[in-house]
Amino acid sequence: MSTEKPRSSKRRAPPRAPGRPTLDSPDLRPHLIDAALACFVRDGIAGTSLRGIAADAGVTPALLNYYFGSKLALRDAVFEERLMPAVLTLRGHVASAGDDIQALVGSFVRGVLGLVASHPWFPALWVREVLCEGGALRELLLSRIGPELPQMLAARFAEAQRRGQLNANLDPRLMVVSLIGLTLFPAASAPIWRQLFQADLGVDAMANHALALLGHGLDTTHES
Amino acid sequence: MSTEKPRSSKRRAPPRAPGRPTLDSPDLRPHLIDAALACFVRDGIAGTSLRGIAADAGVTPALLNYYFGSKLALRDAVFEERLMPAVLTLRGHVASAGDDIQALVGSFVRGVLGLVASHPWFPALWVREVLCEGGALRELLLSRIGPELPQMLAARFAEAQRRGQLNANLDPRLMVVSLIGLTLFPAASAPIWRQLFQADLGVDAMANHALALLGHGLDTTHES
DNA sequence: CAAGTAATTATACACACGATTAATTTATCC
DNA sequence: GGATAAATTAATCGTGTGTATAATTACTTG
Repeated sequence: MSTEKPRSSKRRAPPRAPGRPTLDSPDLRPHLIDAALACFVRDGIAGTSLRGIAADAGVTPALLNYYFGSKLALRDAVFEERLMPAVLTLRGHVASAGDDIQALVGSFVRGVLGLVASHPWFPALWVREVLCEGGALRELLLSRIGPELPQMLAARFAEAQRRGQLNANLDPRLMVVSLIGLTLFPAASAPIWRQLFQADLGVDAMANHALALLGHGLDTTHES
Repeated sequence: MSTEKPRSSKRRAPPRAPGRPTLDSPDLRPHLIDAALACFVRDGIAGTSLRGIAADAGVTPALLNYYFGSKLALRDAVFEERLMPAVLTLRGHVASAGDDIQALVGSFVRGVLGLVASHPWFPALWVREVLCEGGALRELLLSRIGPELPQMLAARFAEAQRRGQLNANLDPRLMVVSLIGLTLFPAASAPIWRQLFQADLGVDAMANHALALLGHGLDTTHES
């Protein structure tokens, strides 16, 4: 849409002359990726222009094409070098949880909300580019950790149910959905509730609430 | 992004000559709004061009400006005449629920999933244009039903908690978030799980699962 | 039946976008 | 120290976008 403001947050730096920089200048690549990530999070990948990233990074758009070749390749670099490391630490955190179903759930809940605490940009990017249909990162993410982590969780829930350690009215696959719906979704929608309730429902409160709800539901008979 | 295909799903209709149509032709306005809604759902509001809507509707883009004046006004019309009626029926459904907290929760869960069943486009549009930061419908929706429905729910949960009818470890406001995270969110993410689990987790299964989880959590001691 | 209004297409404008190429400056190598 | 490669900006191209205006046809009213 032509009605979106290009909000240039950077102060007008004195425009640089062309030519290779001197040796003391640092490697621009991570700086460019960080600028791209910030823009992607703020405006979405489709809504971000190379000109906007370049302005935020203090370079010209042509430099982005010099480093990455195309906008698509820049997106891939951001995915590989920023998003994947974040989700891989979550996978490691969950994979090292014990056999007990309560431990597994607790590990997932705290793992997700720890990820959110250390990478505050994650929920918004995940919603826009993975959850949204046609999101620019859905296929990439699903093809990388998609088939692995969720099915491992669903399998563990199904096994616990077979052993009589899990409420038989639950669907093991929907348990995976519920875990995300009680952790990543609240984190992603936090701005809405902050505006609606005029209060900041923190990450720790989310974890406690989710664990209480997963523990015994609305029931009052098992309070700690 | 310029790499998106404009996927013209309509068959090439014989191009019409200019001029006012004859009397037997029906009112185009609802047809235009439906075409716009379909495009907004498929590609997002920012990602939809007036040319795309016009092509799907079998008219020229100038006609859209004749009927609505601008893309922004068209968005408002779609919101007012398609989205609002849907959420208003949900509000009515929930408002007529009894005092019992279980009845309230059941009414909300079935209300949301009934809304999803009758308006399958709702979850995707809600994610993209309300949940996403900068979404084109967030402010509109929050200013219309925002302050009313969620705070009424949170107040009812807080009151039930005061009467000892609700697990004291839960946060009444996060209960509202959890309800949406267990209903609208699973519906919105259904395409992901369909692809991941190679199975269609239907709306009824979602309702049963959510009610079971809300009832007693993972616990096995209270099975029906 | 003439004048005016309503509904539609055709054309065009100014702008933003992604990408390409040329120019320019610095570093590196023989 | 001259040639070549690397890293940067400047300028440009083709395309898609929202919107405005003009042209065209049909209905309505006197």
